[in-house]
Amino acid sequence: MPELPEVETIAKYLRDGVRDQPSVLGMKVSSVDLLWERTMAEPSPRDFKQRVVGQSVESIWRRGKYLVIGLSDDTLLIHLRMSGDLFVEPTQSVMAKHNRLVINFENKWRLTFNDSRKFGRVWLVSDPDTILGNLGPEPLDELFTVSEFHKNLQKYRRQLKPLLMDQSFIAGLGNIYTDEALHLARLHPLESSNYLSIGYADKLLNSIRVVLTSAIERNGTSIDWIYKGGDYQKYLRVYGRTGEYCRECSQQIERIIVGQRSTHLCPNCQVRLK
DNA sequence: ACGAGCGCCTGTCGGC
DNA sequence: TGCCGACAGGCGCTCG
Repeated sequence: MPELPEVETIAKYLRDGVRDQPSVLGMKVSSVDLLWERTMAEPSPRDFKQRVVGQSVESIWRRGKYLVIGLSDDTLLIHLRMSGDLFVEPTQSVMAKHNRLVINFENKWRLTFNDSRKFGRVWLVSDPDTILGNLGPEPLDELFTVSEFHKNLQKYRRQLKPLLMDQSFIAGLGNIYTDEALHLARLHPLESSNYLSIGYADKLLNSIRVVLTSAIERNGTSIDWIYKGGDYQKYLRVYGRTGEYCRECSQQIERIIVGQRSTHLCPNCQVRLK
């Protein structure tokens, strides 16, 4: 499911609370229930339980698609992969189907990790860099410049779509927002990265930023039954719009497969450079 | 170096 | 109604 805007929204929700739900900042872990062992990437389930109990939540932020929860001594990293979601709820509420990890706090609230497809992973580490260290730059980081982006594009001869989805190249883009950014930049998903001039690199980075920022403002995209809360799906340019008409030129949106992933584009707006 | 294929999982949807 | 294949916001691993 979630890409950068959805994870950002969830981080905000955990940090600030919403409606009747409090922020989890300051909450102290009293116990944990690991209901699907493979959800715990590191350490072992036994060590995890031993270490996490008694620690308090001190900070919450996002890096790429990872949720980064700073505890008293360790860092809890959560990656939601395709179907993961997080909920703050009273400890006595009914357990939903597909809950994989439940973190109970002393004050009768709990943080629940729900993940029907079981792809999501959780780490408890003393040094988050061991997991986050391979991530590429944050697209919304103002210190990340066009010239650096252009230089990185020149380093490879790779199709733009898989390259942008490579988390070590740039962090946070997934299938939806890559298609959206490429359409806004009027670049073909199969274009070779080293063909991009500085001008096109500028256009592409700006498009990535516009798409991500707009999606964050809309609290992300809600398509299936999975992630709920955002409404950026109303503004999608190409993703999931196969056969519908391009909002720019009225051509029909096409769907091709790139890197085993559905890829949506307007054949009129997004032409190969050459 | 780069792309294709596959595995990991469960759920939904459309076609017959 | 039931069955079956296609498909799904991700990523790590092989194999050429």
